[in-house]
Amino acid sequence: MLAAVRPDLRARVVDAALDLFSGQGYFNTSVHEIVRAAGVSIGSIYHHFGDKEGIARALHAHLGGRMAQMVEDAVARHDTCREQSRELVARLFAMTEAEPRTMAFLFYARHREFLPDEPPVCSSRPFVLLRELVERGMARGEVRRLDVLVASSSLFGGAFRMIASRLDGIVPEPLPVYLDEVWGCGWRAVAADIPQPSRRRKSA
Amino acid sequence: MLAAVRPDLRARVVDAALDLFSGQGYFNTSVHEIVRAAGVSIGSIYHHFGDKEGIARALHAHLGGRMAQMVEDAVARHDTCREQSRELVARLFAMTEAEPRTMAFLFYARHREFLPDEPPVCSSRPFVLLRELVERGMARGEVRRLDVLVASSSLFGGAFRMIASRLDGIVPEPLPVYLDEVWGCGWRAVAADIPQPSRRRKSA
DNA sequence: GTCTATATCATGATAGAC
DNA sequence: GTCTATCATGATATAGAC
Repeated sequence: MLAAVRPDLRARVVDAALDLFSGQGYFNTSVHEIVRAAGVSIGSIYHHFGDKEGIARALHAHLGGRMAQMVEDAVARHDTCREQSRELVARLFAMTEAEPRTMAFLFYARHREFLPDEPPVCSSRPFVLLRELVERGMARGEVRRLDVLVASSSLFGGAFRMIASRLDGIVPEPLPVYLDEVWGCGWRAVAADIPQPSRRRKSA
Repeated sequence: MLAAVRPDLRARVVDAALDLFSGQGYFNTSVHEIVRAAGVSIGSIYHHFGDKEGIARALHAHLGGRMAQMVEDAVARHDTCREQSRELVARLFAMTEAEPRTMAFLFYARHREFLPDEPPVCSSRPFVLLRELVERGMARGEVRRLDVLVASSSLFGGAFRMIASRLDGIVPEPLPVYLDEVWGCGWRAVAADIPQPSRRRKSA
């Protein structure tokens, strides 16, 4: 019974691929390395995935789906743009610590180089959700009237840079330590009503 | 005289490499393609650069040097963090329009995957200059007391995201159109003294 | 469905003439 | 220093037994 069906085979391959791709890059990883890491035969891989790109496609779809789900959950949990954006940054930070490989693959890899048919990252579902979140915030009057791209870039750009820096080993502490400061900065950037912490009055 | 010295040979190779690497990625570009695009022989390339990585190293050093120079110029031209950061974003935006290939290669490529010995981008000279700029701003009292990484990420993160989005074709207008809004958001995020455009007084 | 063994071929790199 | 012709490696992908 050596040739029995292994229902977890696809999962094992995809998981090994995530490890290798996020660690050393797609092009520096050979299919034979994935074979070794996943403990399956190369024949099975090509049977299930068709070609090397197919592995990356399956991985990309899997992680992209999870990320979109996470964003939707976070948004659905609150009513205001302020709370939604904070929850989102908190989850992204937590996810970076819990699954750095996942975040590295999603945020960091140049998918266009090995998945030419995939739309650019910024057109993907999670990014669209971010822009919609910001648009609703503007409609509610929470967020200043700005170009939507500018507003979403400004609200989340700092957090994204912190994630990238953390993955690069530049940031010493776990990201949640910086949550208040980072989200606070992003929110001040776009909020219509600015919190006034320690502002000394100058004239009026 | 066919074997004469061609002083521009290195430049032609590096320029062709920039085109190809930023267009389709380092790993999707063969040395033979560079040969064709640059109009030189493969022998000359290996004579001058040693190996394929050598081409990328030369390109990286060249563009990194130019970028560092540009940052230093922009900073030297002003005294306050406010002006320095605005000038910097303005130049980065202009550079993105004038030389998108350069910006794509510097900001966007995963150098670690093909230049394993190069330090991470965020440790490179230009990024260090950004952090120093922010630190001086804090010392002068222009910038709120924040973690330096958080502050520089928040001040420039929005601009970086706009550059990435523009290179991805998401942003319709040339970046300088958005300069005021983008820099304004970044500055509000970290400024100690917040400009109060249309804030209706609530209580005191 | 899973496996081993093999085919094919493009790539990075070299040799050596001029 | 520049070139052409060639090599050698290792990658993706396939064939076919079980």
